[in-house]
Order: sequence, then C-alpha cells, then structure tokens
Amino acid sequence: MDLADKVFAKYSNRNTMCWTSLISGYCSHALLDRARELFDEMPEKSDVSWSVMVVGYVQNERHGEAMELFLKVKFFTSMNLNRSLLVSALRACSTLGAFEEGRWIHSYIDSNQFEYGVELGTAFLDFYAKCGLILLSKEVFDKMPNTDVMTWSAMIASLALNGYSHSAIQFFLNMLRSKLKPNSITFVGLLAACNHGGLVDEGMTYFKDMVTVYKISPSIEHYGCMVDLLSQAGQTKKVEEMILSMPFEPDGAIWGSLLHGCFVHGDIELAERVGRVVLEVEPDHCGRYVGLANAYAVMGRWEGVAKVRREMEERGVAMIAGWNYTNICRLGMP
DNA sequence: TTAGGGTTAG
Repeated sequence: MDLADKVFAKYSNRNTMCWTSLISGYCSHALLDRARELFDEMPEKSDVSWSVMVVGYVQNERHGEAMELFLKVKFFTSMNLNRSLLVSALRACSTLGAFEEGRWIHSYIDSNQFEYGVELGTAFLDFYAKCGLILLSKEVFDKMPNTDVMTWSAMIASLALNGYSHSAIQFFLNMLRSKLKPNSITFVGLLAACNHGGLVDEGMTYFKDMVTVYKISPSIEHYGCMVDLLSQAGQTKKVEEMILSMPFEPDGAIWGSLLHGCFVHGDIELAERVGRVVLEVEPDHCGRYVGLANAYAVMGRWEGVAKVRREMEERGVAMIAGWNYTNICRLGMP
C-alpha cells in the first residue's frame, strides 16, 4: 500500500475515482485510519466514496464509526444513498441494535423504489431477526424475487436466534428441496437451532451428515454448538472426548460450555477438572471463575468457592457487573 | 472504486 500511496502522490490528474480506489484499497487491507485520513482530505466526494468508507468500517467491525459516517451523509449531504452503502449501514444497525435507523433505511428503499436484490434482502431479514422481529424477516424473505445460499443461511440462523428451532430445520429441508447446496455457515445456523431447541438426535445427525454427505469439515463454531448441546443434555463424558479429539485447540468458550453442563448436571468431579483447565486457558475472564465457583457451591464445597474467589483477587480479575435493571438502579439511574 | 449469512455461561 505504500507504493500505491507514492504513485498516488505523484499522479497529478487525481480525480474522485482515484481517491476512492485508494481508500478502498486501504480498507481492504484493514488500514482504516489511513483510509479515513484520505477520505477527510478528499476535495470532492462521490456517493461511492461515502459507501466505500462505510463498507470499510463495517467489514472491519467498526460499526460505531460506520454509523456515525452514515448519519453524516444522511443529514449533512444531499448525496444519493446507493445500495452498497445501505446494505453496510443496515449491517451496522443490526450489530448496534439501531432499530429506528434500520426502519428509516427501509422506508428510504421503499420510497425510492429500490429492488430487493439478494444482498439487500438478506441484510434486511438479518436486521429484523437481530431486532427480534422474526415475522418481518420472514416477510422480507417471502418478498425476495431471488434467494441464494446466503439468504437461506441467514434465515435459518435467524430462526435459530429467535428460538424457532423446528422452523429452522424445516427451512433447511426446504433449502435442500430447492436444490441449493448448504455450506459451512448454513450448518452453523442449523446446529445452533438444534442447540437452542435441545434437539440432541437431530444435532448429532446433521453434524455427521455435514461431514459424510456434504464433505464439509467442522470448524470450531460447529464444535462449539455440539459441545454446548451435548453438555446441556448432560452427556458430559462424551463432550470431553469430543473436545479432546477436535483438530483445534479448544478455546475458553468450548471448555466454558462443558463446565456449565457439569454444573447443571452435577458432574462435580469433571467440573473441577474442567474448571482448572478453563482458568488456565482464560485467566482474565471473570465468568470462568464464577462457573467454577458455582460448581463448588452446588457441591456445598465452600472452601473451594473461597479458593476461587481468592485466586480471582490475587490475579486482579475484576467482576464485571451486568447491564441489567437492578444494576442501573444501584448506580442511582432509575 | 462500493454490498448480504455464523453457536456460546452465572
């Protein structure tokens, strides 16, 4: 990118398109701050310049800055808002839970008679699902003239997220009927559905089918779903075997799921062992200490609880208070 | 020169 910068500096006939291309290049190399500098320096910005910058922020998971820029273009310019910009702005809305902004984009699209392409439609159904309005997601899905793997995967994951496990499975079966081939992410959604619904047999079947029928090798996310599902179902020994046979280094979330399962099902001996591993993997994560302390508490082993508390203090791990109503009141903000 | 989908605790 340095070379691109030098060439750009020497190039005398710089137009908006050159500036925008360079910004896009910086964004795709995750050099967002440099991209933003150039964006701010640009003498004239096109609608594509704005969208490239917003897209860049969203793709690099800087949703707050994406939203800020989106609001700027919306309120302080008379620029046309193009589809790419709106799709990315919608993604930012989904992540930030900015419901009103997302609704505004919807009305903008309707009043400007934009067609629902697969990208826009998929972004919309995802937005509504993340806001908990799964019926609106389904409405968007039904209105879409074309759908593809990503649309179906988004719908399956959305149903799973909102607790409609059986409908998610039904959607998966319909997807197969419409001759679309599921991919790795489709299965993350499907296994998440099985997990949320406690559907152990279905989960096991789809996990196996994924490998044997669809030739997709499981990622840590797929294992994460299975570990959580089997742990909650009390199959803790089986889970430990699964974790140890994984071709990845298990992370704290994986061990944490098993620890929680042990706690719920009273598998105390395993809880203690897993709890120790969890603290080694994530020594700064306050929730892991709570998990182990809870397992000790269930056993009535209060010396264990006290030991975990002491370790937390010694290592300087702070408890993070949840942002619930009780805590808000405690802070004097009713 | 620009766009969409991913599970997880007390």
